[in-house]
Amino acid sequence: MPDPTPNPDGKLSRAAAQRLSQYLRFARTLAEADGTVSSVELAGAVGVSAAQVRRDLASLGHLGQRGVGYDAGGLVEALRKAIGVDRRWRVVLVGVGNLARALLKYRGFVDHGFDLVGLFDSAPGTIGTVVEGLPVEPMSNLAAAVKRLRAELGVLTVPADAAQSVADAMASAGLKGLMNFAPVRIRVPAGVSVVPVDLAIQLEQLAFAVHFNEPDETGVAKE
Amino acid sequence: MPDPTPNPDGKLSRAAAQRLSQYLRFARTLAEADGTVSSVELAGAVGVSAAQVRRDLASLGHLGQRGVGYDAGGLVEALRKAIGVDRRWRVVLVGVGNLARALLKYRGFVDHGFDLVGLFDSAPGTIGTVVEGLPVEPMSNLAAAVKRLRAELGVLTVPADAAQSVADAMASAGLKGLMNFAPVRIRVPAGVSVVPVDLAIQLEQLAFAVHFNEPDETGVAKE
DNA sequence: CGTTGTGAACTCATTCACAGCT
DNA sequence: AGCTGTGAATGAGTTCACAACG
Repeated sequence: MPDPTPNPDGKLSRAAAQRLSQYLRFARTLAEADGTVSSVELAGAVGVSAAQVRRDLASLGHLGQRGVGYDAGGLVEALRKAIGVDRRWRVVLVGVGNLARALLKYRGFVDHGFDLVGLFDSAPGTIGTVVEGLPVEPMSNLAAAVKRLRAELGVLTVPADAAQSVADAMASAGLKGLMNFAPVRIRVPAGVSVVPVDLAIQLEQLAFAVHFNEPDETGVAKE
Repeated sequence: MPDPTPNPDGKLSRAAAQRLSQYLRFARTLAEADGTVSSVELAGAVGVSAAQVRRDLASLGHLGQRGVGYDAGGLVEALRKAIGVDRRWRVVLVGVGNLARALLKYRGFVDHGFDLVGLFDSAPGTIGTVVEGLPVEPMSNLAAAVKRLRAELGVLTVPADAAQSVADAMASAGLKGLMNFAPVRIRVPAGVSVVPVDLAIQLEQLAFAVHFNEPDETGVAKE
C-alpha cells in the first residue's frame, strides 16, 4: 500500500543526535586551526563510516562544499544549532554528595554551555554549606529558586530510593530536562525529558562486551 | 566498513543487551517477592513494548511459560548469564579524584558483582593514601598489580589530556575492558572493549531533547 | 481463559555507488 | 583530480498478529 510517508527526511533520531555531539567535539578542536574537514576525517575521529557522516550532515542543510569538504567553523555553528547548544543553559543540581562535588569540579560542564546556578539538598548538615562557590539550599526552596534563576535543566544525584520523589519535585518546579544519575528509572510528566546516566547498567554493558569479546563501540582498534 | 569481526556469534546487539540489563534490574526486585512476571509488566517497567520484551527474552531460550509468564528467579538467572554477570568481576580504578571517590562510595558497584581491587594514580600527593579502605598505588605498579590481582576491568577517571596514555597503559597491563569517564574517545588495541561514559555528550543530549521537546528515552508519558 | 513464541510485515537506519559540483 | 549529496539497495531492529500451549 501506498505510501503514507515516503519521505525519510525529517527528524533526528536519538542516536543520530549523539553522533552530532561527537562531530561537534572533533570540529571544535579544528575550528581555530584549519579551514576544512572531510567526511573521511570526521568518520575516522568518531568511528563511523564516511557515508554516515555525510548523511548526518546533509540532513542539517547544505553545509559542505563539493570537492572541498566542510568548513570547520561553519560546521561548529551548524552543529551547535542542530543540537540546541547555540545558547547557554541554566542548571540546578539536587543531591550534594560526592558525585555532585565531582560534577561541580568538571570544567566541561561550563565549557559546553551549562551554568550551574543552584544546589539543593535535604540533609540539614549540608544545607547552608558552600560548595564550589554555591550555597546549598533546602529542597523547600526549589520551586521558587527555579523560577527566580530561570533554570530549565536539573541534575539528579540523590540515592535511588529518593529519586522518584525528588524527580517529582523537580518536574513540578518547572524543570524541563533531568539528568538522572540514580540507578532507577524515573517517571516524569509529559513535556519533561530525562537522560539517564546509569552506572550499574554501563558496568553490566562492559561485562557483557568483555565476556563475549565484542569489538565494541565506536570503531575498534587498528593496531 | 572497517570491521573484521562484525558480530562473532551474531547474537545480541548492544542496544538489546542494554534492555536485558533493565529487565534484570526489575526482575531482581521481584525475585524474592513473587513467582512470575509477564512481558507486559516488564514492558511497563522498562518502557518498551511487550512484543519487544518477548522477542528479547525468547532469544535467550524458552524461559517463559505460556499462559503464565516468566518465573522471576529463573529470569534473573538467565539474564545474569546472558549479560555475563553470573560471576564476579575484578576491577581496578585509575585516577583517584572526586569522581573516583564518588564511585567508590557507590554500593551498586559491589552489589552488581564488581569488586574494586586496586587504585592507581600518578600524583605523588595521592599515592600512598588510603581511600575507602584501599591504598593508592603508583602507576608504575599497574601492570604487576593487574596480574597479581587478576583484574580484568578498569575504570578510567583521569583528565582528558591524560586519558589516552593511561588507556594505553591499562590495555598493555592486560585489562580487557575499560569504562572511560574522560571526555575523549580513546583508542585501544583489538580485544579490549571500551564503554564510554561521557557527561559532556549526555548533557548535550539533554539540551537536544529539551530544545526540541522530544518525548525522550524509554518512552515517557502516556498522557 | 491468559500469555508466550514467532513467522511475516514493516519501519527505521546504514551502506553503496555514482551523479554533480569545485 | 577530490569530495559532497542522495537515490537505491541493503540490513537491522521492531511491531503485528496469531498459533500454540499451560
